Formats: sequence, structure tokens, C-alpha cells
Amino acid sequence: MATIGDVARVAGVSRSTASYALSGKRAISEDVRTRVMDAVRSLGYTPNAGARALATSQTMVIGLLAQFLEDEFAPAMLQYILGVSNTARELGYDILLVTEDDGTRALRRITDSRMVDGVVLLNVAEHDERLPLLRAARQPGALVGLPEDCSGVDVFDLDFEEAGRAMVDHLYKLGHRELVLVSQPDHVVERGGAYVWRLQNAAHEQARQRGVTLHSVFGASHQPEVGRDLHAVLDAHPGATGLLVNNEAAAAALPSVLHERGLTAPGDLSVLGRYSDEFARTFSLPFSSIESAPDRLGRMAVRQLVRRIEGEVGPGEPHVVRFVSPELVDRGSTGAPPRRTGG
Amino acid sequence: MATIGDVARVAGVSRSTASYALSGKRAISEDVRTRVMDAVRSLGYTPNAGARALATSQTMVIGLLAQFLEDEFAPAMLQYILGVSNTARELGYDILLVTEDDGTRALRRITDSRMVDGVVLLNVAEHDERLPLLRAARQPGALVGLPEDCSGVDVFDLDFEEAGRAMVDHLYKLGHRELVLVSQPDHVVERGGAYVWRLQNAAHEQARQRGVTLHSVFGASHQPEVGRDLHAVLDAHPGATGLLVNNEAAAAALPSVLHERGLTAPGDLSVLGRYSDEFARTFSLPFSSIESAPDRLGRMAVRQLVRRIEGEVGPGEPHVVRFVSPELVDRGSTGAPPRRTGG
DNA sequence: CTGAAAGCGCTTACAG
DNA sequence: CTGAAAGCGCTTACAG
Repeated sequence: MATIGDVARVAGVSRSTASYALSGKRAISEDVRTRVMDAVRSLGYTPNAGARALATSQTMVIGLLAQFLEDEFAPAMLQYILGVSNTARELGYDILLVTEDDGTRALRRITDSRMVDGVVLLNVAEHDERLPLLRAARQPGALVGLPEDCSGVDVFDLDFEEAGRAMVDHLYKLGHRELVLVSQPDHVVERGGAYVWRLQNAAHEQARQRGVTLHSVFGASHQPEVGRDLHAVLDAHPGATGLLVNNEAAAAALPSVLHERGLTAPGDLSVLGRYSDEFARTFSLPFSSIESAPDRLGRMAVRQLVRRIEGEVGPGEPHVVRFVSPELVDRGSTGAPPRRTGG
Repeated sequence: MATIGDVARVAGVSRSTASYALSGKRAISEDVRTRVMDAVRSLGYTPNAGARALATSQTMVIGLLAQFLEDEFAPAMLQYILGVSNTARELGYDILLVTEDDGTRALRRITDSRMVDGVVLLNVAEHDERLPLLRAARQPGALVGLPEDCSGVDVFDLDFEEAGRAMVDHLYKLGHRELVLVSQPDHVVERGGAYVWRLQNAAHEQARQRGVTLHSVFGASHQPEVGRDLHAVLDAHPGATGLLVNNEAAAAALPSVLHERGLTAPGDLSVLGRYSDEFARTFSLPFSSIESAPDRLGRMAVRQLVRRIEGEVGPGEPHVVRFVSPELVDRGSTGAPPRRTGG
């Protein structure tokens, strides 16, 4: 394999000149520059990434910590990963993907050994074990998901509270007065998945203010349990005219459940979910939804991380907590509540 | 950040001794060993991965090239990625995930710059553009998917031909004599996705030998088109009593389609798919299927790749083409064909 | 505009 | 059993 020394020899210059000709970090005569470039081409030279990393303390690699938790819906994770990966590449970085169960150990390994210039954490819990480690690391970190303590890291998340309010309000304005909210499983909450109750609490508060009755339940994260959960909650609240779904597995199961009950949306029941458009297309979900924007969140996290890595944002500058505003994608599954006989 | 020099100084030994004490590559007195280990602990020392890579020419990183093609069903890809990633970690390797559209450029970048010790290619086409490059690279490569020319790489794939035969035979033995096979879209074939026609051709040949009528169609890879495709093919062949589904999107759409037609499996129609068990659980698919074993294939590819990287298998030793035998997972969706009135 | 040299942090023959 | 030194392949002050 050709080294910069080979390039220098063929071009008849010193190694430093060859290096500068390639980096453009100092003025080089036209003659020398072309000789170096020719040598590079003829030798098929590519810099050795490890050597460069050692010399510059920059790896051009970003660590991506994704956890595939038993009680979460894996396909939803893929969108975040792709958003991060594609944005990183656009900015000149590669991705070291870590799916290890023990996120703490993984984080320590890749930061201490300086394999990465920065880290993106997915699936951040309220009291995330990985955070103290990340704050102590010399590399900057960006999170997708909101922890209780945001110090020392840049944080990006959907505004789940606004989402909860928007979901209730949307159906309220259409005339609904009794709604059901299906959330993620309760053990997601116990594990620290604050996004579940952030949406749920805000929805309840908004419902209270509007005078809307809101029943809420935790649904399972897997089939077929979640289908049974949906049946159960619809059985339990026959007066409900609107269904809010903050649970991807439930959303995926809902078309079958509606079929089984002989219901259509919005004729019999208005339905409003919270998932990404990509998710809706993959699962052919015909329900209007609050866009969860995983690709956009992944993109924002990487952009900010790279700004920190490259010193555009100094280590002293305050960290950012940015919420993406929920946007409603109308797929026609909400409308006025059905007129009840005798109502 | 502490270096091996700091460790050596604190332990009162030379850098080489410190290094050997850590690697265990030569005998070390008990006294020195504990002093070194204590120094490591007190300093929180972790070796610099770049420096080690430069010295050893080993990065302990495996490149994973995944392409997310427009006409393929993304969630199915996740299982391969996790199989590769988890196995790599067990064997001490990290994963550099590349999702770039231009796989050729990506492959060149990570191999020429020696960022990785080896490469796993996912989603390999019959005449895959990345293969010539991979053969020319100094790192070994393992493929998931069967190209026409397997030279110079280790290849792992499901035995799609056996799968096609097994699917036909399974329903033949139950008494079915007219079947429909729904495959992936035809442009997957045009792009070089040989697995589509490998299964299809073998199914046709087997059907011919058994005297079974087999209709086959290409289905779309997205909703809602693929649902319409399913309706169309069932309309077109009212005499068919069995449905073979080699198309993940079609499998995911099928429960709704059956509902819409008022059919149940296996009472009205026997259904046999080809997808992973994980996929079946995620989408709550109640259909028996040929297990496509993505995690197992990813695992096999990484194992063999690591054997080559670590020299357990010499560069001269012949490359491997290994097919995983299809296994049928019975979910109770196949049975005897319904008795036709007047039949 | 260019070159000789030091240094990044490891590992591993070589010597004792 | 241990140490001094060379080398991996880059980049970047320092000097001219």
C-alpha cells in the first residue's frame, strides 16, 4: 500500500510538501501540486485513517448508540439510524454503530479509546445511565430524547407535550367529547421513557381544560397482545368517539382491529396517531398522525454534534435543548363524531 | 488522557514492559504485572485505538455495507444488521455502518483508508458493482446474498431454490393442486436480485413435476399497491387454494386483504410465506412461513470473516458458499384445500 | 514556496 | 524476566 512517503518520492518532493499539497493548508506551486496529484493517481494513494487520526486527534467517525429494547418497536428505530447515518456522511463522517445491550460499557469503550469524535445517543431515558459517562468523556454528545438533566449535552426531541395537546385539541375542535389514548407499555415508563407520560399528562391537562373526557391506557408493544388491548379499551368505553394512539405497535395492529369490529375511520371512530410518515407508508396506516420526525431529529443531532466537534460551537457555549414542533399529517381518519341514536 | 508512557512511569517500568504486561504476549513477573495493573486503574488508562491500529495494522472494526433500496422493504434489513452487529461484538469487533447510496465509493473509502479489517456486504445483487472492488481490496469480504461470481469472497445465503421447492411440496402434500406465488417486484429482479427468480424458478419446476398448477406474479414492495396486487391475483385465480408469499410487504398486507375478502386461513385459503420469525412477530403475521434466518446469516458471515481476518483461514484456502436450508415454521395457516361444491 | 524533524501512542523485534 | 529503540503513516510547527 502506497504511503505519503511513496507519493513524495514519485513526485520528487518532501513528505511535508506532499501532505500540504493534499490538504491545501499552505501555498503550493502549481508545478509541485500537479506532480503530487499525478503521483497520488498513479499510486492509487489513500491516506491511512489510523495514522491520520493519531496525528490529528480526529477520527472523522461518530459513534451511534442504539439500544434495541425488548419492549420497544424495532422498526421505528431504523428511521433514526438512517437519519443520523446519512447526515453524518454528508458532513464527512462515518458511523460506528453500537447495538450492545450494555450501553455504558460500549460508550466507555469507544470514547476512552478515542475511536470516535463524538457520540449520538438514541432512545434516551429520563435518568439515563449513559449520561454521566458521556459528560465525563472528552468527546461531545448529542441526544435524541429528553433526559431530566440536560447539562453538558445537546438535546433534541419531539415536543411530546405539545403533541399531546394538539391531539386532544384536533378532535375537540371536530366536536369530540370523549376520547381514548393508547400509550406505550407502562414498563417503558418505569424504565424512564419520559416521552410516554409527557404526551399523556399534557393530553389529560388539555382535556380537562376543554371539558373532554379522556380515558388512557398503556398498550403492549407486541402483537398480538396489543390487538387485544385495543379491543379491550374500545369495549370498555363504547361512548368514546376518538382514539389517540401513541404506540407504534398499536397503530400497526389497528387496521385489523377495526376490521374485526366492523368499524371505519372516521365514520365510526376518529383516529389520530403519532408516528413517522415513513412508518405510516411501511405499514400502510391510513390514519392521520402527528409526525414524529425521526429522520429530522437524527439530522439535527448530527449537525449540532459536528458543530461542536469542529469547534464552531465552543465547549463553553451553552448546550441546546431543541424541541421539534409536532405537525399533523392529515390522512383523512378524523372527522365529526358519529351522531348517536337518541343523543 | 493517560498514555502507555504514563502507565509505565507510574509503575516504574519501561513502556514495552507495560505493553507486554497488558497484552500478555510475554512472561511478566507477578510483581511488575500488579504494579502495571494498578497504574492502569489509577490512571484510568485505555489504549488509543488509532495508535494501536497503526502499530498492528488491525483496527478491530468490520465494515457493514447496507443499502436501503427504494423498492425493498426496510424493516427486513434491520434483522441482518443486528445479526452482524451483535456477532461482531461478541468476537471483539465494532461495526462501521455504511448506508451510503454509492456503495462502490463507500467501499473504496473504508478499505483503502484501512478503517476496517474486513467487510460484510448486505443485499448482494447478481452482478454486484461492489464485488470487483472488494476482491481487489486487501481486506477479506463476506456476503449475505448470492452473486453469480463467488470468487474471492465468502458467501452466505438462504437456499432459495430449496425454499421454492419446499413451499410447493408442502401444499402439494396437503392436497393442493392450484397455487399462486407472489414474488418481490419485477424491478428487484432487473436490478439483479437473483433470490426472487431462484425461488420462483425452482417452485415452477417442482410444480411441473408434481402436476400442480402454479400462477406467479410480482407484487409491489409498498402499501397500498401490494394490497391491490393481492386482490387482483386472487380475483384472477378463483380456483387457487394455496398462496405462497415471497414478498415481505405482501405478507404484511395480507391479513387486511383476507379480512376484506372475508377469507380465513387455512379454512378458505392455505397461506405460506417466506420471512423471519422476528418479522412475523413484529407484524403479527399468523401465517406459516419458511424462515429466512437473517440473524443467522449475518452471524455466519461475521464468523467466517473473522476467521479470515485472524488468519485461521488462510488467504489461499478456498472460499465458501454456504446455503442455509429453509425451515418451515408452522403457524397453522396451511391445511387441506376446502372442498368445492360440485368438485 | 519548500524541507528536515519532531511527535501523535502504540507494538514488537532485538539485545541483554 | 526487562529495557532501549525502531517503526507504523500521518501532520505540523520550525527554519529557511
